[in-house]
Amino acid sequence: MLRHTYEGQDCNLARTLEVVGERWTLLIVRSALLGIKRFDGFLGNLDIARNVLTNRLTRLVEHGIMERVPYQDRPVRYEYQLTPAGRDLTRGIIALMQWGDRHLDHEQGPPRRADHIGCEGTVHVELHCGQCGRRVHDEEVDVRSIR
Amino acid sequence: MLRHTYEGQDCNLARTLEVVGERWTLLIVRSALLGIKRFDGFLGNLDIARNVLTNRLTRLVEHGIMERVPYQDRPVRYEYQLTPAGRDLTRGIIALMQWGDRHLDHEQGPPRRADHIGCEGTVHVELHCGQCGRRVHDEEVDVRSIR
DNA sequence: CCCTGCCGGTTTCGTGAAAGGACCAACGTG
DNA sequence: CACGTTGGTCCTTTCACGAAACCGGCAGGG
Repeated sequence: MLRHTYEGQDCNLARTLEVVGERWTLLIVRSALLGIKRFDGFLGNLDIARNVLTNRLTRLVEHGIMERVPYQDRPVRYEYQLTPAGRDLTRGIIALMQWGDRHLDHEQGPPRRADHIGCEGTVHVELHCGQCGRRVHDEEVDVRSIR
Repeated sequence: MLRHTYEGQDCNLARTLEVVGERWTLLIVRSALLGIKRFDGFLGNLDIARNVLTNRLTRLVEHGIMERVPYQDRPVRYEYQLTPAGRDLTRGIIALMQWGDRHLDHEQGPPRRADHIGCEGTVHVELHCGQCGRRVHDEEVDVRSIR
C-alpha cells in the first residue's frame, strides 16, 4: 500500500492499515512469526528491495510492532523481534492467510500451517460473541458505525 | 499496495494480499460490509479518487469478491454487492479493526462495532484449535512452512 | 598487512502507480 | 431545455517502489 495516510477516516481499520497496510509490511510480520529475525533473513525470505526493507523495519519499530535489539557487539549487529503488539497481529494474519487457503490456490494445498503447540491440531480463526459466547457466522455479524 | 505481484512467494498470505492488499481495497470491502453498494456511496464514504475507485471495484469483481449487478434500466445503473467470498473476509477485517481498537486510538473508543445479530453482543475474533477445540492464544501458535 | 567475505545498512536514480480534478454521457425532472 | 444524478474516463503531477551500486566495521587467511 502507499501514501500511508487515510485521513478523515474515523476508523480503526484505516488506522491499522496505515501501520501495517503498506506493501510488504504484513509479509515481514509473517516472516517474523516464522522465526526470522535478521535483516538478511528477511531479504532472503522475501525478495524485497533492501531500502524498502530498511524503511518497513524502521516503521514497524516506530509503531511498536517490532523491537531492534543488538545480538552482538564488535561489530554491533541488530535483529528484529516482534513485540506483544506485533504478536497480537497473529489473528489478522492467519485470517487473511486462511482466506487465501479457501479461495485461491487450489492446486497443491496450503504451503503454511498454524499449529496448536503441544496438541498439534491446526488453528483456525473464528468469530465468537462476547455476550452469548457462541460461535458466530459471517452473516450473523452486523458491522456498524457508532458516532 | 502496488506492483501487485509477490511472485516466488509460495504463501497464501502473499496471494491474498495481491488481491486485497492494495491501498483502499480492504476499506472498500469494509464499507460494503457496512451496507454501502453504489459508486457514489463509496466515494462519499471513503474520500478516494474516482479513477482509483473504478480500478479497485473492477479488480474486486474480477477476483470474485464483489459482483456488479444492475439495479435499474434506463439508464442502466449498477451497484456492487459482496459475494460469499467477499463476506468471508469479515474475520480478517474485524481482526485488523480490533487490533487497531487495542493498540491505536486510545482517545474516544472504537468508532465501529461488530454486533451479533439477534443477541446484540459484540463479536470478537479468536483462534481455536481444530483438534482439541480449545481457544488458543497467540503464543501457543506455531506458524510454519510445510513444503 | 592486505584481501576477502559477512552483515546491516545508505544513496542514487528511473519508472509506474496514485492523487486530484476536469470532463463526459445517458437519462429524469421541473 | 436547463439542471441534477449516477457512474464513469482522461490528463497531469507527485511520490513510492525496485534495482543496483556503494559503504563501514570486523574476522580470518595467507
